[in-house]
Amino acid sequence: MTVRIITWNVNSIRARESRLEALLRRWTPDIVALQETKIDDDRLPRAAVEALGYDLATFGQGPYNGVAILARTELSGVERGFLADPVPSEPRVLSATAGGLRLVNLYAVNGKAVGDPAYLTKLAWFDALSAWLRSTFDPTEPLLVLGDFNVAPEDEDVHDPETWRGKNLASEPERERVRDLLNWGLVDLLRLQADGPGPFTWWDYRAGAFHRGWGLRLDLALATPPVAARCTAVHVDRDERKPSTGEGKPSDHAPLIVDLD
DNA sequence: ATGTCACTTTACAAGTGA
Repeated sequence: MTVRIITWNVNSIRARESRLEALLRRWTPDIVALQETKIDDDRLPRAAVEALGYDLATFGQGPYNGVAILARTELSGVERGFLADPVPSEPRVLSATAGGLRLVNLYAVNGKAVGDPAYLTKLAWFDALSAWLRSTFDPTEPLLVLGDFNVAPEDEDVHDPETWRGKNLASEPERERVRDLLNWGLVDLLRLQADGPGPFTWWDYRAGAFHRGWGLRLDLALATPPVAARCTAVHVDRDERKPSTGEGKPSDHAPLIVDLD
């Protein structure tokens, strides 16, 4: 039996309602982690999701950020936020258990630009996330940490490493923060299945970046070894980034699909 | 690097965040 999990930064769940429904029909996932829902919990189109057969946990407030988890089985142990979050007013982390699997769904601080105050917040946010994970979980137990990390972990995760060298989303201090999570005991599931360069999961809306192949791999599924051992396939649904694929405009992120045996 | 998108507001354009 396969458990299929998708992570996708939707860039507004309202703007992506039709495409989200099509994605659920296309891949029939068991669990979906969404980021940048950009809506209060009580305004989210809950009935449409439930009508497709999913339980729903949400953590959103205001026009920015926001995360949600969908599951075909009942969600339990829902936890909003994390210990000592340096930006606790921003809903970025939602944890829940589905089918016996503990998930941490995250939308990392973007950072804007190296040197911007937001960049220092980003580094502090990752440090607090790491400390919380280390104090809460044991890497010998099943755990999946997935979402939009807003970091391309290696040069092979960037279309043009020289252009991106030292820039926000690819700078060394950010990459150190991701490596810190891997050093703790998490495994990058896509890299179990595919060598680089690529695939990418995000292309800027501007400058025709998608058409020109100017992408980054910012969306990751990291798992402890007991989960990694069950991973049989990882896909990027690159077609979902195309304007022609569905109704309405695409998100700037493509979904990442993970299969566990 | 920047050919965009989505959100909001003492709103019908402009600022913000990505």
